Amino acid sequence: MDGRRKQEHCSRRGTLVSMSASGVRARVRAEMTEEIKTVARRHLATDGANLSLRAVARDLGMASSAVYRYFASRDELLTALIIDAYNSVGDTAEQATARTAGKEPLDRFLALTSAVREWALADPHQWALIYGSPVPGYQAPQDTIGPATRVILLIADLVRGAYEQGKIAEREPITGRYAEELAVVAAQFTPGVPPRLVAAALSAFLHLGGAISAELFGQLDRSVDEDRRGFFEFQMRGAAYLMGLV
Amino acid sequence: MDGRRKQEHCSRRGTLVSMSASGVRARVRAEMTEEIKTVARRHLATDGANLSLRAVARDLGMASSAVYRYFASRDELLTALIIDAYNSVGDTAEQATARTAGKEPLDRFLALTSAVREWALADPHQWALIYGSPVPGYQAPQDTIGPATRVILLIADLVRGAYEQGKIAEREPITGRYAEELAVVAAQFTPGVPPRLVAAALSAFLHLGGAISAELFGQLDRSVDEDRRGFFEFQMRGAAYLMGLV
DNA sequence: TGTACATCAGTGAACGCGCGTTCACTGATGTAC
DNA sequence: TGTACATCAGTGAACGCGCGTTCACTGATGTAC
Repeated sequence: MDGRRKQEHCSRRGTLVSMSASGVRARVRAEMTEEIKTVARRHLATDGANLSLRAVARDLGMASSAVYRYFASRDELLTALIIDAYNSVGDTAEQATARTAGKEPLDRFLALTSAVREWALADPHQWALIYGSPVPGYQAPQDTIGPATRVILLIADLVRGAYEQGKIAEREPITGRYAEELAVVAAQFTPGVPPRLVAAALSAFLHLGGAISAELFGQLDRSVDEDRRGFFEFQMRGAAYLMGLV
Repeated sequence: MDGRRKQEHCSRRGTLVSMSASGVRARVRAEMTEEIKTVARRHLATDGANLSLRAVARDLGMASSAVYRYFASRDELLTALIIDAYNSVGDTAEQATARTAGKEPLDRFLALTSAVREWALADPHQWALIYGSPVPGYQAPQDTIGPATRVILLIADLVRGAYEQGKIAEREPITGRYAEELAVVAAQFTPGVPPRLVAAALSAFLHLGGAISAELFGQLDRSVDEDRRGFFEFQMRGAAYLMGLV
């Protein structure tokens, strides 16, 4: 096992002979970091959030203490996985909106939400890691906030574009303290968009999360088993309607 | 500690002297079972789903092996907690609809969803237990299915009542395989209700779940911090609108 | 180009801990006569 | 009412396991002269 591992290292280095020496070290280090995260992601499937550093190290054929050269603690590894997951779903959503540039806002919204759903279906445990129950004892550091907001910001952006093109149907304005709070947030991220629309966008995002979690966590079992895609789209059309996307 | 525990048992028995002997045993047993579950529920807060039998026993001042007189395994204790949680939120929702009998369906729906939200806020860990990510390695037995469906059935019932009184606004009918699947389910639980309405009711339920989980799991932090109740009601009004509740 | 030194990835043993579950047992309580 | 037996809650030790983290170490690789 150790042998296999070391061989891999050697051959990896062999192919990079032409790089500057320090460059190689940095690169091997980066690759090893990725590899640890990849194996750790695999372990999410069985262990959920009680991810075990030792189990990961075992799978990599290395001593558990070696992992500490790459991550200062289990929590730091978890944080890396969480940030990666947010960015992965963020990228996916971003690509879906990029692919549908120029199309009708409703179609773009459906493409975005459907892409997020498929991302979640492809890797339920990464979804659970970021949108499921919080890991007991784990405190998310500041660095997770940015990546965590990518999807909702994409939705807000899409809606802002539609609004600026006059493609949003009239809806009753909202009042109340939550409207004010959302107006403050909107001023920062999507200036010019009325609170009503921001509220509906956030609502759509939460509905999206609820629909996907329900599907993944088994709440649809024995009621919608065949055409979950269709039911999901139905739901997202409803959310889109409430935003005024036509 | 053991002393304290035994004293409790004795005094408990003392007060029940008049009961038939076997009745006392059964009752003490039931009380102890409740007590174990109560302490276990408290532990959900810190340990989440990796609930520890030994920790529970420690808190009760008894040997960890003693818990096995009441639950055959950790999983069985978990199952009991899950069923209790489903029934607790089911009772809460039921009371809310009972309290609003005779009022407008929309108001009853808002009362029901708001009651569920408040239940979740009062005990986030019970919510996470039943609607959060599944416990790794835990397979929910059949007995959880019934209690798990109570809230959605209440919503469906409410909607059926409104429909039969002609208080549901017209909405476009739906087609597709998911509509057929839902028609089958509806035939069993809410006969006579059109699939469109069943779909909207289920959608509303998933939106409800998404909205509550988001609030509990920190997704609203730094955007809606003061008036979460107002924002929640806004969302549920949207869901009600899509059902045709007026 | 060759050599001395610094860096750093990885090792393996250890610490101290907690876990679920089993098992032979004790002793109090309940039951049958 | 009193006694012999059965029931059963609870004990405490043990099994076998896994965990996160630390630490002194080895030996290969990179750096500076």
